[in-house]
Amino acid sequence: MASDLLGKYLVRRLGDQVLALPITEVEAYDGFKDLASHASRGITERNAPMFEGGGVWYVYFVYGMHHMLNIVVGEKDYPAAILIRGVGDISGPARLTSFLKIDKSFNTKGAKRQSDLWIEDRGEDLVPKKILKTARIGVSYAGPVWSKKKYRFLIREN
DNA sequence: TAAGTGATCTCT
DNA sequence: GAGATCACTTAA
Repeated sequence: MASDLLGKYLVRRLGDQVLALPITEVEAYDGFKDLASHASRGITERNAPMFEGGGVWYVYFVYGMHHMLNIVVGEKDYPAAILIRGVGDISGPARLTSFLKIDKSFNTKGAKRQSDLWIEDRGEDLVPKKILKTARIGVSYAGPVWSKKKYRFLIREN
C-alpha cells in the first residue's frame, strides 16, 4: 500500500551528514493497465527498474531538468512504483531530488544504507495521521479514467 | 500562463 | 533519424 510510506523516513547520506526526512506525499503507479504509468506500454530501457521487484530505486529525468525518485514495489516482472513527491517541508518531487542531490546514479540501486539512500520506519508517529487521497498530478495524458484515480496520498492538509 | 530543457519514446 | 512528449518548477 503506497500510503504506508507516509510517515516513514527517507534517509540520505551526504558525506558526513545524514539527513532523515519524513515522507509526506506519494503517488502510486500500478501495473500494465495504469495508463499513467511509464510501464503501461510494456518494458523499455527507461522503465526496466519498475520490473525488478520491490526494493530498488527508479530514478528518471524529465523536462530536461528534473529528476524523479520512485521506490519500486511489487513482484518481479510486475511493474509498480511509488513516486515520492514530498518529504519534510519540501514539496514537489523535483525539489526533493534537487535538495537531496539525488540523480540517476541511484537508478536500479537497492534502497539500502550502502547506496546512501534508504527508507526507515522509525515508528515515531504516535499521533494518528490523517491521509488525504487525491488524483495524481501531471497525468492528464492518461485519459479520463486513469488520470482521475485517487492514487496520490498525503499527510496533513493545506 | 508559459518558458526552459534534454532524454526517451514512437513512428518513419 | 525526426518529431513529439514529458509522473516539473519558476517567474510573471
